[in-house]
Amino acid sequence: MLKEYFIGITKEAINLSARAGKLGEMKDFEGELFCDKPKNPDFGDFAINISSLAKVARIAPPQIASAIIEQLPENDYTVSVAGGFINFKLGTKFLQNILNEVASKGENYGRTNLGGNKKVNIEYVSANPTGPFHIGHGRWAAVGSSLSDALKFAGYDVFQEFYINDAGNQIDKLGMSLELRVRELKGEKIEMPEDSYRGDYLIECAKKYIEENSSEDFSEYAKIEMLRQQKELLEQFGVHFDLFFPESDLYKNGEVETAVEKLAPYLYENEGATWFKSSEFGDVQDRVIKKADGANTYLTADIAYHYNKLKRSDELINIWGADHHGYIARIKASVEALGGDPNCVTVLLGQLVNIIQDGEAVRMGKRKTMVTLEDLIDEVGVDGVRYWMLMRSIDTMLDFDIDLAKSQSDKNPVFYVQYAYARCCSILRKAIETRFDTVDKKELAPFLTQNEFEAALKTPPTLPKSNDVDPSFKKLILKLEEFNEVIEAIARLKAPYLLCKYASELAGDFHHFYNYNRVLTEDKNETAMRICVVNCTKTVMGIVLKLIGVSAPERM
RNA sequence: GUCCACGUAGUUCAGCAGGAUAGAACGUCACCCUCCUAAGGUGAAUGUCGGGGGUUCAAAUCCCUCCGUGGACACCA
Repeated sequence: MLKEYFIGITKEAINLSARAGKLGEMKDFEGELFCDKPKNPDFGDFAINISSLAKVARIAPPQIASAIIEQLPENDYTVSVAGGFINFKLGTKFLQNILNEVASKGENYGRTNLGGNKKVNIEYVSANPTGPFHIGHGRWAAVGSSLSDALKFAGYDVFQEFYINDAGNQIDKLGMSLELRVRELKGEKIEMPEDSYRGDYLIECAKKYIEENSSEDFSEYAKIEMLRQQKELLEQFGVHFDLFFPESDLYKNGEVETAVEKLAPYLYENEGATWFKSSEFGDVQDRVIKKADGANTYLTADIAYHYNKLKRSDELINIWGADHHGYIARIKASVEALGGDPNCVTVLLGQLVNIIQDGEAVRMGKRKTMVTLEDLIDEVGVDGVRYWMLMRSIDTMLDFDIDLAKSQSDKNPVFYVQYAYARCCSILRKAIETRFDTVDKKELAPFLTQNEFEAALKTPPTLPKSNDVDPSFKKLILKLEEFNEVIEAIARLKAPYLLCKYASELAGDFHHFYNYNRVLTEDKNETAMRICVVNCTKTVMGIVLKLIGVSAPERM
């Protein structure tokens, strides 16, 4: 990465000048330097602020900066000092190297080994198999899926998992609800109780049950049917899990029992229930593991589940809704009590999704008719929903304006980035197409022959001198280079929304470039040079769109 | 009451491992297609970065406090 390069040579230069006694009282440099891209391009392409050295050196920042730049190695850049800033302006050699790298690495451009093959288990969605997904599940599906793909790209060994809560009493309720619907369809007059699942989807399920003349247990039948529908929708949404882990398996395999036994030193009885001393491990209070009626709580199986996951992973990531925030401490407590490292568990708490309808926020769950994820995808399309759900940091509440998504779907930000990709494709197509004279309709040779075209894609022709490079051209190339940083930042911050941010910036820089530089001209060398940049943009945008989980259309 | 997240332009948000004049999109206004897709670009207007303290050469960014919004505080899952 270029930032790292400039930090490296600057550190080296600091040490050289310090040893030469040019940096006042400073002897050895300790600490960190940060390299930024100045907002104002007149300053340069990269900048390092060395003001923090003034305290140790006890001389003014500009003086320090001037001493440092004398020790910088020769390369194709120019350096200037402004206050405490050392500004670097790149020559074309750097730009050329960037293009070479994108061209040679292709769809692997930006891939790193940062993760060192660390085994990361990422669990998300994990909805109850008691009904269709709602809009909120869509957010975790999009975020989890893109984060997984980005982490793979950053060199992690990622395993995506969906936990099926199929062992609690809500499954009994589901079965009871289905049974009532079946009896209703057979002509019986029934009343759906308060605590039953009253959504219409169970009527459909009941019809199927009757059609198939099934005699299966109602709970089992409904569960399998709901799960089948959920898996189908996830597939349609482009979300792929490596494993659907049923909670009931933990009981079948005796893993819940084993976990409880291992937890024994921290268990006690009170008022007929069994409690886990989670407060000893930082939780605000102790938690019930076995209720007075003898049944386990949801937590009990979840403890066993995390124990199971930890045995086969180096790190666990859970994506949960903000309403589960109180749950983190008890899970981490159990991990520690079972001898694991609670720091291996990262919980990403995502704020909930608000539905905006008729210009008003409707809190989820308070609606009379729930908007399902499936409905939303039908209305807006997979691309729109995935982009929209991923676009914002999970720390902020997401307002999903249904009317806006429906009525102004062409205003959807995903079009902006897809359009940039389509534009690239279009230019590349046109470069080798036969042309016709606009006046006399005579056939003209393509801008580039097939050979010239392929050569341009492989290696960029020599770029003009730095001063003659169009600013928008340079900015675009530097944005391509920035992709490396974006991948690194996503892995570090576990913030996949940065993909959307980058995609939109890259698209912006490309559209800007497009408006200032005619790509296809009679000047073959210039055409080849620009074709190369267009192709590199297409490559990088293609990678990003794939990670975001939306399509990369060649035409729009 | 305790815990978590958030509060930046009319609106939705970015920026927050402190740094050079606080950015984008949408909306408003004015421009740019004889030629590669105008689903695009350029320019203009709009800000007490919730209030108040503090740390620092430097604070939207870090700390404290107050206010506001959403969420969580089960022998539910």
